[in-house]
Amino acid sequence: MTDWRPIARAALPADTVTLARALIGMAVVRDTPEGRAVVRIVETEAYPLNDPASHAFRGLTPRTRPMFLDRGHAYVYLGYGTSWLLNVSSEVEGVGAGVLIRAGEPVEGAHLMVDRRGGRSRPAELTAGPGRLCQALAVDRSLDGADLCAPGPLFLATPPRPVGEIGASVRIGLTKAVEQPWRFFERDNPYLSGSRRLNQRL
DNA sequence: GTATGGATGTTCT
DNA sequence: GAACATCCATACT
Repeated sequence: MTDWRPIARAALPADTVTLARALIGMAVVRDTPEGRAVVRIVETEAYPLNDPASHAFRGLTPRTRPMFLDRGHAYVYLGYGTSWLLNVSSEVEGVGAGVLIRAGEPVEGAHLMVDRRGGRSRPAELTAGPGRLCQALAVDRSLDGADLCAPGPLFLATPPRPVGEIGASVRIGLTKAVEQPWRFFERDNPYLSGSRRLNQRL
């Protein structure tokens, strides 16, 4: 059992694309009454300032308020009416931007994640994909706005082991700004979402 | 292995 | 009323 501790906010880069890259390899610690579940982040996407695909592009709304918090806060929203998606706010307070956590590698409490995923236990089905990851970690709207740099039900921690080579590709599932290479991933990690082709690029 | 289409509900126009 | 940072089952090669 690792003694997970929240990462210092000062240790998070105050730039969205840089943060998206820096989050690869970091741990997400999720505590519930059932126990602790931990994943190692293996895939992210940056939604920086002035990005037409960002929810914050058209300014602050009730939904996107957490994106305007100081870096290291959770922005959780419902995508396509079916899946929760977890983001980490980036930049300084007042600037709307964030990083989507797209996939993780189970590190601790894998049995909890299997249960929450309806018994599915194959790697590609457990935490590969932003909706699947949130389901596995029991992340929902109740965690919207949570501080990920402080003790609590959900927080970030430093990488549990050395981070491998990081690749980049275009972002997945977008209808706007589809050309920017703002998706980052740990190369050759079996817990990635996305096609083989995307994961081999660049 | 890849491709396609439906379910779904919240948000904003 | 349209859009949507997804998932899953099904159908195919």
